[in-house]
Amino acid sequence: MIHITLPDGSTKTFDDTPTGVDVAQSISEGFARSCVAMEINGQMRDLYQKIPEDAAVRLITTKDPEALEILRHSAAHVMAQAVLRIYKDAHLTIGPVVEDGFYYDIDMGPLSEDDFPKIEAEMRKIVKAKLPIRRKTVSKSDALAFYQDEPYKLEMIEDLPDGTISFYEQGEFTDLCRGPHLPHTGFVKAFKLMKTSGAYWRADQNNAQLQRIYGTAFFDKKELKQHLAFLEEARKRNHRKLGERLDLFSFHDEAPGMPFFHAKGMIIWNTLLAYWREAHRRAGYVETKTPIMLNRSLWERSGHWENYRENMYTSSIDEMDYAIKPMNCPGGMLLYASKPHSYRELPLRQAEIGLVHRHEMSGVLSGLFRVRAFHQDDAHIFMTPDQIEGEILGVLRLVEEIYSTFGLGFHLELSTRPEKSIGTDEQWAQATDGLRKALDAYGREYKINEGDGAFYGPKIDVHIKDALGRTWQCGTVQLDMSLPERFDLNYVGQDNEKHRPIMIHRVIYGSIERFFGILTEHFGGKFPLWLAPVQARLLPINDELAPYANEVKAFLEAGGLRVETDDRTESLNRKIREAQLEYVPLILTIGAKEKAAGTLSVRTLDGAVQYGVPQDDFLARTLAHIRDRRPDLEILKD
RNA sequence: GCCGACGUAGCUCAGCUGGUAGAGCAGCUGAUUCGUAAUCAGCAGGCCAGCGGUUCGAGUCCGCUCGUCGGCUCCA
Repeated sequence: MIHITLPDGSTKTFDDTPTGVDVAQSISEGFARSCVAMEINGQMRDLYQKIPEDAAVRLITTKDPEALEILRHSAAHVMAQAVLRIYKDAHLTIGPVVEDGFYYDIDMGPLSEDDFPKIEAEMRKIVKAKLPIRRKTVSKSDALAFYQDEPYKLEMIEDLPDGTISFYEQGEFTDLCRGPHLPHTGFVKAFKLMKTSGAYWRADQNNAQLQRIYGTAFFDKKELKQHLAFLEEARKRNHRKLGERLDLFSFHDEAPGMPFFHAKGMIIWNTLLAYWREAHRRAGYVETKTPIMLNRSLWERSGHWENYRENMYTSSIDEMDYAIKPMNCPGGMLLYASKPHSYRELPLRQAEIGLVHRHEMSGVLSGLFRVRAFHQDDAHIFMTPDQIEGEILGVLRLVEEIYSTFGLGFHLELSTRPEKSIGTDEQWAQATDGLRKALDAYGREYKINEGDGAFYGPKIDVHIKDALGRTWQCGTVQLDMSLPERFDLNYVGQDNEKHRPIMIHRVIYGSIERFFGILTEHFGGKFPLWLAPVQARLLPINDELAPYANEVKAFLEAGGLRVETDDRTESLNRKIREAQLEYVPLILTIGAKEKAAGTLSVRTLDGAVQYGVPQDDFLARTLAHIRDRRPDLEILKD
């Protein structure tokens, strides 16, 4: 007799060892059909596995979040099966589930997206056949024998611990896999192959290049459709497109990966920096600036010449080697070391909007997200060991203040000591402890990435979440135990002895270029009033009213608004349409009525119009919205 | 750097199996003076990314280079 306890506390009793299917069917046939897997005492299992003893069982239905991963894993198998049917000499490697779907890396000839329809058609056949997916376990030696012609699988099995190894079978297809999987292939109804790319076996460039095929899958077609609609929305918000349409920035073949910012883009840029400077001044930072090009000896001292040289632009002048800085820190170290420091000066918060160049590989460039020349909103904070916690906390509070201004949520991740690292155990313990204490004091939950820190110190990464729910790592706080040593930094303590300061690097926007791109997509090009390059556009209804419109413009400009007059001889409808498409937040039409009454009719981007708004009132409200740097576009609503 | 896709007017794109480049929008000129998302007409605009090859003939086919995009990789 086997007693099964269900999540609601009820128990079912079985004479024989039941499978998950039996348990599900004991509840109802309909329910059983929606089950895809089960959790036995917290362990994910296939529905068809036997339950040998009394256990707590939770049946996983298509509605459970865990089910999606299982589905996608099985979808990867269905795809692999289809590929093997079409490409007889293909060799499978690995096929995991990823955030939005799955992929499978396959050793085969080059593939293009034009090949997808026939693979998808084959997949549909497999789905339609509702092939049962069954687990079997074999010994390691049998597994090796089974895969004698599959070098990648052999390598994977070699790495597995001795003992039984599980395989999954569906029809003629068998794959090495931990599982769990769906009961049958019929669940994989809503899937789509998304893209292909090259990928290296074990992510190593020296290994064979494989074909990676990405796909996604959902339990029902509606969800798949929603997902595709989301991708479409993201595509529409693409900052490269918006940047061109809104005349913000451009790229040119003459300087790949190095953006040109246009007049309107620079207004946003300068506004972002003005805000940044204001917030940093309040937080007790000083601003500094160091050169872009520095002598080789500096980079040898910092270690970059040895470790980062392939990414640096170098030049030879007067028989001396120079490098354009890929990071600001070495310059910042020189600045600190340029005079003696007392403990009384610490913490010293030394900020710098630094222009850095990194020679990224040509294939990775991507709009403003991945460039070769960019500005970091860098800061180096020098402090005593007992200031670590307070300073980190200060950075986290500043991070929160700045991101929330843009309506961006965020979460934190702490990365600890990696295998390859410098410094003593004590130093790492002290440094990591400092970060952890600051995080705990800050009070938000954070994720820990063990062993993911830089070799020179632990770090906290800040991941922001944009309006589409996508996350981006922007801010980072890194404790550096290497550079103060290499540059022999010190301060004189209360004891009149020299001490080594603790130093952190931190950025909040990260790369200003990248942050600009993220904001463009976050707002979908509809920048909030305080950032909008043109805050208001005046549209005189006819040519006679143009002089008056320019008077109003002068009035609003004197108040501090960025205003344009569209006094072209064009129809009002056209002017409105164009202003809307340029995402000018406030579209002000001026007709005889407005002139007579000293009012404005105000159209906002949602298309709503408020007539008869007194000019003073309009100016006061927009200025208040700007002053508060509100991220919304509800400008004249309270 | 690697795999795949792509590169035609400022922008979006058409150009069939090779026969000497086309549209819409933007621009310019003129007319229209307009009340909340495109007024009308005319004109101009291209070394078809670059270089080389095949061919009587190349935007179309082939090779190389550059750039862009999606991935891989890297990220002191």
